[in-house]
Amino acid sequence: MNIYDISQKAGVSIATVSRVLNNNKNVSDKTRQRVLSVMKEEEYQPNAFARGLTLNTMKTVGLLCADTSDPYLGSAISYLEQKLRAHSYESLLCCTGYKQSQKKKCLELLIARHVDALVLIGSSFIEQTTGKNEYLHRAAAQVPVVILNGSLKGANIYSSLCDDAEAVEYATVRLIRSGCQNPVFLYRADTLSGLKKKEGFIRALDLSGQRVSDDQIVMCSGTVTETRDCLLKLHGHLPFDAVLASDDELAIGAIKFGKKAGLRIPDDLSIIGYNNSMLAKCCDPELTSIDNRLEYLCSTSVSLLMNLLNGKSAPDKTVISADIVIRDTTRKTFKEDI
Amino acid sequence: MNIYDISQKAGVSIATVSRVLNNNKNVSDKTRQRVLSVMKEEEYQPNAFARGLTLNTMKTVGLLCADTSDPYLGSAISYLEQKLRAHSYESLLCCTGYKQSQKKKCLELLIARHVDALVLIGSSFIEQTTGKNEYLHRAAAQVPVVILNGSLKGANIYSSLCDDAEAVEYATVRLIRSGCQNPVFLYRADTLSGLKKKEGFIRALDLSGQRVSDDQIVMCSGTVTETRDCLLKLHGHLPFDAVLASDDELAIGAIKFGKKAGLRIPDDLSIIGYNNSMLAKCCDPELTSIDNRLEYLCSTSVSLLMNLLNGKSAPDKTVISADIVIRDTTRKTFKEDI
DNA sequence: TTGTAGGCGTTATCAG
DNA sequence: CTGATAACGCCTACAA
Repeated sequence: MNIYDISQKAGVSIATVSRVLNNNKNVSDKTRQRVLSVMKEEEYQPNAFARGLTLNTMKTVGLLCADTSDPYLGSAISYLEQKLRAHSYESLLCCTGYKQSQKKKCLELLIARHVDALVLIGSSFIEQTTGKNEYLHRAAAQVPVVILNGSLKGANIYSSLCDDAEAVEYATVRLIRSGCQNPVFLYRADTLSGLKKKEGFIRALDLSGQRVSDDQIVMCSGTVTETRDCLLKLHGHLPFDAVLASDDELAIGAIKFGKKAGLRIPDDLSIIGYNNSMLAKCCDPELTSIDNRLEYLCSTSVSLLMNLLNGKSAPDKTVISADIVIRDTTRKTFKEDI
Repeated sequence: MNIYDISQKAGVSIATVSRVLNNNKNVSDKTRQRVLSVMKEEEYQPNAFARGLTLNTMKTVGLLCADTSDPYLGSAISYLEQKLRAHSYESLLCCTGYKQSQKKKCLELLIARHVDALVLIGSSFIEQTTGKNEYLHRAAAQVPVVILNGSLKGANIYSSLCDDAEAVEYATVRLIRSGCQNPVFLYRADTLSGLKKKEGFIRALDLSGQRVSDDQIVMCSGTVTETRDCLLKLHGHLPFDAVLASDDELAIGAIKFGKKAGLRIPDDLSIIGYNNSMLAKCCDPELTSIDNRLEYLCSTSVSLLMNLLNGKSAPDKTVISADIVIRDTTRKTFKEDI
């Protein structure tokens, strides 16, 4: 069933059918109704490919993330997809994993499919080695690239992210003010956001006049149990009384460590997570966590994208500040309150 | 840059270019090399829309799930997308939420986009009221529909799922054998899988000669905290010593309840969750959970789909049995062991 | 307000 | 082995 069939049954030309299809005003009400009724009757569906061919767009955006089984990324995907669909854009998803080669391949795949734009979720897409981001610039030469929770400078690349450094700095200062003497920063990898968070941590210690030792910066990319064991080992030679983790899963590893080590949380050990994911409410005690306002970030990114796709301009970079949700892994009292 | 341009620069016809593109053997090695080199030089990318138009497929499958922020559904999406991509199919994602109207709309959207097949994840897509599944049958009239973790009979509809009833029956028997006298079944809604699980629970009680009272079947669809409070209220008038929950989040609500009520887990209260999601390892004590082998289910569904798309046949329904992962919310000793 | 005709970039069917 | 040429279904000047 195509516009020819419809035009025949309605006794008009295909141009008229097309006009009705596209809500063109130059059609008399009478014929419009006639055409419309035939369409209904025949359950006509315009062919998306043919339309894409001439318009050179199928109203589709490519969504890239490392892995939707990560609750944080999964939430982002869910928000983005729904908001995009509300603007009648659909989402082509790629779960790339963390290997550079796969990320590259997926990007090319989506470009070859003529998506209207790309949204990359997570700073894992941005390499720290200069030159390694060339693939992103090449993609941006074709379609607008929006990076969520990461940032990269370049033509046609737009970043919206949360100020991770500031957030961690604030949270660390809070830990110190609540009486923690030896905080430790726990993170997975030297991604952009990992580095930013680390920077915030170091800044906070600097501010309070402490020197940061290398031992206080712990890299551990593993499961909850592995994280726990990693901290157990560390605690042997470097006792610490607070952990600031770069995501909630790591923070839960820290909770498990505290219990295993016989520490009271938060009295002997304070813990702060990052992302305020649903995990924060599943552990015990419930986790104080930095909330980087994911839904807001997604909304922002989508409206930004809609501007771009409608030919308007948009800021290269949008930075928002985080929130912190206090639960039961941090002390409520502060030194100066006592 | 299109095949005309390429054909000119290579001094051949577009037909030859097309042949090279499609690995047709009827091209001399010499010309093939020439064309290939021009393509490389010009960084030629075939237009996916044009190709879709003639072939009437863009090698795309529609993935429908209620919400990827649910870790279970997020994992399923991740597995499916990657496995499909390995077969060079891409995934158009729709997060439909739980409203029937939205589910319908998304389905139509994807059909209109000429996806090659549809994969529905979760039994939430199957309505219990007869006639309400008409929309699925209509979709199946166009493209194969694969249901993951749900089942529906119909032409061109294929289901692969875990035997939830059996799994719950087994787990409940286990609870009873370990000494639990008053188990309670906790679930979210009368979806297909909800009902199956309930059925398994009732069967287990029947087997052990107990009569099931309505109070033992608790419906609660809310957050962890809401679930906790719901159980607190129930415990007032119906003391129970075991909870079998239809997902891990509910089970964690039960853990929170146990702690609030001052019950020892698992001595006073045994708890079993469902899905064996990452949540099971984040709570404390860690959750015994039924594992419905999600990854295996996803693999099965994808290979099944590949069969269908290659014109081969496939079984209407594949049922696998679940596993149970014992952690710390259930007793290790059994009545007969003592 | 309506219709005609050309074009979008492929694939596929014929001849040669 | 290669090349014309007709689809595929829609959009859009341009004409009427």
